[in-house]
Amino acid sequence: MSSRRAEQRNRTEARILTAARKLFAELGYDRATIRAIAAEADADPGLVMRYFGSKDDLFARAAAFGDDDHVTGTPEQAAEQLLTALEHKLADEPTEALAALRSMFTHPDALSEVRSGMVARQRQAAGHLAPDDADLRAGLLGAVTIGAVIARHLLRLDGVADAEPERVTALLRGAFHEIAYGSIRSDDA
Amino acid sequence: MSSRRAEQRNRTEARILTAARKLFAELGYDRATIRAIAAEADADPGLVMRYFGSKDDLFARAAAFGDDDHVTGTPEQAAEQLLTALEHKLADEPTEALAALRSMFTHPDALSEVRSGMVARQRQAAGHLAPDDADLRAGLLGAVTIGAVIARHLLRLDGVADAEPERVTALLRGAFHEIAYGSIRSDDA
DNA sequence: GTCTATAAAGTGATAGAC
DNA sequence: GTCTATCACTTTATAGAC
Repeated sequence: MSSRRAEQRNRTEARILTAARKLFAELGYDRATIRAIAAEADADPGLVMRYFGSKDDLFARAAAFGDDDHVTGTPEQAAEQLLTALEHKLADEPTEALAALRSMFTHPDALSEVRSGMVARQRQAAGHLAPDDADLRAGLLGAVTIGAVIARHLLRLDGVADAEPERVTALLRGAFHEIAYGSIRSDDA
Repeated sequence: MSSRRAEQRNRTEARILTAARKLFAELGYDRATIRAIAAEADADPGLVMRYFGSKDDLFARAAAFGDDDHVTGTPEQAAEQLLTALEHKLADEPTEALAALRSMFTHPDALSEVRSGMVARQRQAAGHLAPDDADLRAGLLGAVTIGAVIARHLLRLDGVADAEPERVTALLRGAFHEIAYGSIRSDDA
């Protein structure tokens, strides 16, 4: 199954894939050209097409929004689980997810990837939040999560970009619990 | 100063500008081509260049992150002010801002526009929040705000996209106050 | 298996006719 | 002032030599 040639092919194929992930995450779908990816991987542009078929196929394999653990238990517990999931996303730089995130506003496939991933989590989480406006609560928890990830990894906002992940989640803990099962207050500052 | 010809020119120039805003907001910088913008405005592609100089110049005039009112007073009051600012952003579709937002991950100029606008607000707001970790608090309030706007207008998340703006802010009220001046809790769900 | 050469299409920008 | 024609360039994708 693995002659010397096949081995070599697998190695360059893997090199191309990580180069693609890196450039898609840094530049987005349109600006990360096949030529640039090939150069980053020290490979020939023709090989990229031969191995992956098309740029879209390559992107599909390089970008992924990834799955989260399902949330369980009470709204209090669900809030904590979503909080630690966020902490992981802040701690490391998930290149596959960043590739999808950076491209989602300009590439339809990337948008589908992110959107479908988010609504799936949303639906699953909604069952473990306060029953009034559960879907909106779940959507807002997703919005806060993606906002924090964007602010840190893509926008690199002062303060957020370099803070310890635990400090961020410590500051957001109250907010998550409020959204998950807090009462709805119209204006009683 | 305004002959009939000059009037006509101003009118098509304005038509081109609103067409540019629309397409930049819908497609992003790269995919909104000058030809498509001209077609949308029922004008000639050459005119677009003649009136605005270059695509970059056109984008600079079409996309803007906009200014918010300065926040004032106590942290409680600041939280309320930021909340009503968010409510406005949810209520209408600010095409200029959406053009900048959609392009910020793939076009350097758009990123600068958004980033500089956000850090300016952040710095201004930080002075009116709880003094411990004020900059991080301000950054997170910005992250939550941009996350909500993205979820509603760009991602069109279920629940968030069609909810009444007041319901969204009512649900986020507790979260904003927690982030603005809540105590830092490490894990006492 | 790998790479060269090129095709086919689309882009921003420009020169010049009307 | 407006529009036609085109330049110069870049992109993905393909055909075929080595």
